Amino acid sequence: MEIYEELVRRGLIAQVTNEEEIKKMINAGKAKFYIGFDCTADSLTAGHFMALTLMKRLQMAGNQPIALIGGGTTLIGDPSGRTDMRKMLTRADIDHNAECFRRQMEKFIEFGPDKAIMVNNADWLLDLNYIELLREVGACFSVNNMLRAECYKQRMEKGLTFFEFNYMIMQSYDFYYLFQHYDCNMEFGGDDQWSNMLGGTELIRKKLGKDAHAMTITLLTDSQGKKMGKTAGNAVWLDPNKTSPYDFYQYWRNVDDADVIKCLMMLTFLPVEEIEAMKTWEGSELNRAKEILAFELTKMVHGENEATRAQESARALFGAGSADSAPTVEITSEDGADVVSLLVRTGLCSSRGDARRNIQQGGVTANDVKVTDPEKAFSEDELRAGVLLKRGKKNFFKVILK
RNA sequence: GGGAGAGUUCCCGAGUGGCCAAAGGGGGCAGACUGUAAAUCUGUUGUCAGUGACUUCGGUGGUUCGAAUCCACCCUCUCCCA
Repeated sequence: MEIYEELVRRGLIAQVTNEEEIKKMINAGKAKFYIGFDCTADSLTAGHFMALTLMKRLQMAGNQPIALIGGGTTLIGDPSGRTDMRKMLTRADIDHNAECFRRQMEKFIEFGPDKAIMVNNADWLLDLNYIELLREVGACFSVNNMLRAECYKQRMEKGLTFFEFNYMIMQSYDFYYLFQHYDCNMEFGGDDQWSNMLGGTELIRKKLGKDAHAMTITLLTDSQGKKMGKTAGNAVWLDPNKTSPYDFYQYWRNVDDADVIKCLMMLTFLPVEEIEAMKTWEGSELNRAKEILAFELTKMVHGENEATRAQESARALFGAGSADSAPTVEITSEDGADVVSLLVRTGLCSSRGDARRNIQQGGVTANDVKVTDPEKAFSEDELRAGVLLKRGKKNFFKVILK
């Protein structure tokens, strides 16, 4: 199966500027494409992960990826699809984030001569001269058209500053720059980037009279239409210090039935046929598919060892067996020996009141025995041996007194 | 620059002097049911404490026995006119 067809079958392609051209180009391994990443946080998220896998898929088909770190554009912040302005970040924050991104990306994509390359748009955006830019690039943009762009729709109601309005121009300029200096002929991005990306191809056509292409990746949304890769508003991070491999595994283990196949298709490298075979699985059988999904993704992000560990912890916790691999928290005698204190200490509960509440509602167990008394305390011997504290069915920590 | 209006707890949104830690919805959390799913139902959702204390309603001062609610100034945002 050729790469383009595979992308289609996996449901990864949302919009393209010229299907025939693009198909020919990427199937032949002739594309030199870029994907931009704005470094608004110090770790990539599950959302970025799909873009990384796409890079890899295309790279495996002989195309050359350019990972663009948005050191410059992040100073502005993309207003696409947002209802409010992003928090302004300082140069130092952005540089730090860019560095974190670089390190994480290197785990997935092979960089080097004739391999993937990494660039930072701070290198050319920061030196732009305002008047020159207006004359050179600004003249090519129609404000009328820009205002019509879907991505500003929400902001037209709430208010959009001139500052942010310029984001599209910066992104377009990136493509224009990469086209000239790196022979980059294609841009990929999330479907919410479509307007910004078209800005780039238009600019290249107007300035250079040449064709450049753009293709968007389907946004990974759940059956309710919400973006995936978030829990309660918090991102699922790729950095193990921000989202532990266990939590990462659990996130995917718990996806909705309706979303498993889609996730397998869009995120994993399992053969399409294999995944299609899973479509026939029904009911609780789908749990197997979820386990495969969780394992595959955790393996890619955190390595096979971590994936195996996460899987074993999960199986132990939900099935029979010991929870030796449970995450452990070491405490000292100063942390207290009562349940409430320990629940707060481990982070299982956000406050003492929260801890009491959970106990009252029957949601807390210690060594698999339900705790009913909020005043319950453990003996030193018990704590030295280790106490397995659970809040609800899925949150647990082993507490050991040092 | 002129005029009108708004800022409430995680979010949306009631609340116009004490009965307000603040309605309602969403979201979150826990329980029941299950398949570590969804849907549904129940409870819960500021902090600390055995029911009482403390902190909260854009900011700072003020009026009052008492303010989210009144006054002054400030900040931010939206809308209309230029």
